[in-house]
Amino acid sequence: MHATEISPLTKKLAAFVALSDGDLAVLARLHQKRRSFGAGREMVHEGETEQSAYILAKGWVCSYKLQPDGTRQIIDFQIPGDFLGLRSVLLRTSDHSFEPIVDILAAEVPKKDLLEAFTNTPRLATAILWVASRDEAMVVEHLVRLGSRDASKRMAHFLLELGARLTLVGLGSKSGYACPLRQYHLADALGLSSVHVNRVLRDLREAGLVSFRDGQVKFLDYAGLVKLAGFYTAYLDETGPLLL
Amino acid sequence: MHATEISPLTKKLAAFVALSDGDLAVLARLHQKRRSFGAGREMVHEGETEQSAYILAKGWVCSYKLQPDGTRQIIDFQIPGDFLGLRSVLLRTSDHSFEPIVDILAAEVPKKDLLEAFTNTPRLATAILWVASRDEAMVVEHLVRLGSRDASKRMAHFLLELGARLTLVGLGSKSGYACPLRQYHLADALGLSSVHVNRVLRDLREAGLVSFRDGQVKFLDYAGLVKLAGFYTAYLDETGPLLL
DNA sequence: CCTGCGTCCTGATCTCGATCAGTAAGACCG
DNA sequence: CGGTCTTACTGATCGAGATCAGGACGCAGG
Repeated sequence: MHATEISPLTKKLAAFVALSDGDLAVLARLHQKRRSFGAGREMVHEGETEQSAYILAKGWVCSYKLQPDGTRQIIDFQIPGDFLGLRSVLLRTSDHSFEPIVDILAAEVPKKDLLEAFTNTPRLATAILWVASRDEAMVVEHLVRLGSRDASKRMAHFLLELGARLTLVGLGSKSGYACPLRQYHLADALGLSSVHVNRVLRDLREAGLVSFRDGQVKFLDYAGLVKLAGFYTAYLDETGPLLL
Repeated sequence: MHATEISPLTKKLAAFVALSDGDLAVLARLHQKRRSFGAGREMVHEGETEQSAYILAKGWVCSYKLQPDGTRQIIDFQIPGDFLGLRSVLLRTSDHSFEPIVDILAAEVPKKDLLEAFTNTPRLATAILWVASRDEAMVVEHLVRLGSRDASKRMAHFLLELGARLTLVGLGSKSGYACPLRQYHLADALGLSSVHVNRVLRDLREAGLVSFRDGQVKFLDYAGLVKLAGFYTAYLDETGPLLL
């Protein structure tokens, strides 16, 4: 990536906070150490202590927890512009594992650099903390999805949330987005069997709401889908920053 | 409460971090403004921006989100020693509502005091951030509960987690604890109907594992319950602090 | 005293989604 | 080229848990 190209993270932050030239410079510096990981290889194992966080530049990752009985629950997906292991660096704890869904490209951010950035550019620091807080809000919403919505609402809500997130970094729109997930990813995330995921997707497609095919999510009736899902974006686009 | 009495929060922090006299003094000061709230009255409404956080001293609170269709999903319960609205103060956002389950007593912590404490006693600040991080880990675990465990495992796991949390502040033990929750609280938290909650509780009681009656949770076979639930405490007792 | 309400509890029925079983179509590989 | 793997898809059956309906009990207020 050239210095002139805008990183997804920068794009995301800029949507909510006015960043100074200094902030932008620091942000660019955090993106320097590029690393790639192959699809399927576990990156951080649950319980490990990491000394680096990553900013995802390209590709998708999922974070999950394995159960004693072998089933896995996907907690969240990370898309370009998202942090990986931010909390585990700041707080020396990691309570779930990460796995790249496709080959990914990420910027490694050593603990030291991150802490430096925090002290030198407090405005950037709050912006990053705000991002972390937004991630937590998404986890809470995911919890609500699992606890009190049926299969098709879960699916609809989830696909809409992903769309909103991708749109923020320029990878999606109200008409759809490219999506490397398999049906079993959806199953593990939404607490359904992949058989049922398949049926729900067919139902939604036949109802003319959304199609999930060949790595493409296409919104056929955005408004209808929003209504079915009860999708309110308040938890995603809390306006602006904050001060610490 | 007298200055000599140890607050639940102090007890909790002390279990993980060695606090200096200075830390303890600041912590005591944060506990000064006492306020009480009646059971059932909503404290913070979803979407509101609050200028104060609270440290719960006595009683139980639940945080929840309401769905368009009227059902509510309980995100978490707060017990003595827990923060209320910590994130909403630090980040000017609140994405769920709070409701006292019984009459409660809480210490109001104005934003200003909290920020002061953060700058003056960094060690205490990290301890508090660590507490926030632990709360988030519990939300994630709750998500896993909802996504990939059946009703009785959910219940067993939940009752065990509550027990572990209460034990940390001296309100519980491996033999049980006082619990003001109603069966419908369990239902709203675990994504079950209260009818089914009732049945599951009966089953667990008749299996000689745990009883939930008259405001008392009694562990009849702790080891057996742990085994049934697949209850691992790693996410609760990450050792020690951290540095920021 | 009765009345009404909230909570606990139980039985009967129905339904959503899991599980089992199997087909079909690529992709990769020797 | 045939084999093996992964993924998508469909039908049949089964079961966990929702829903409906109603009863028992304690408690507050008239």
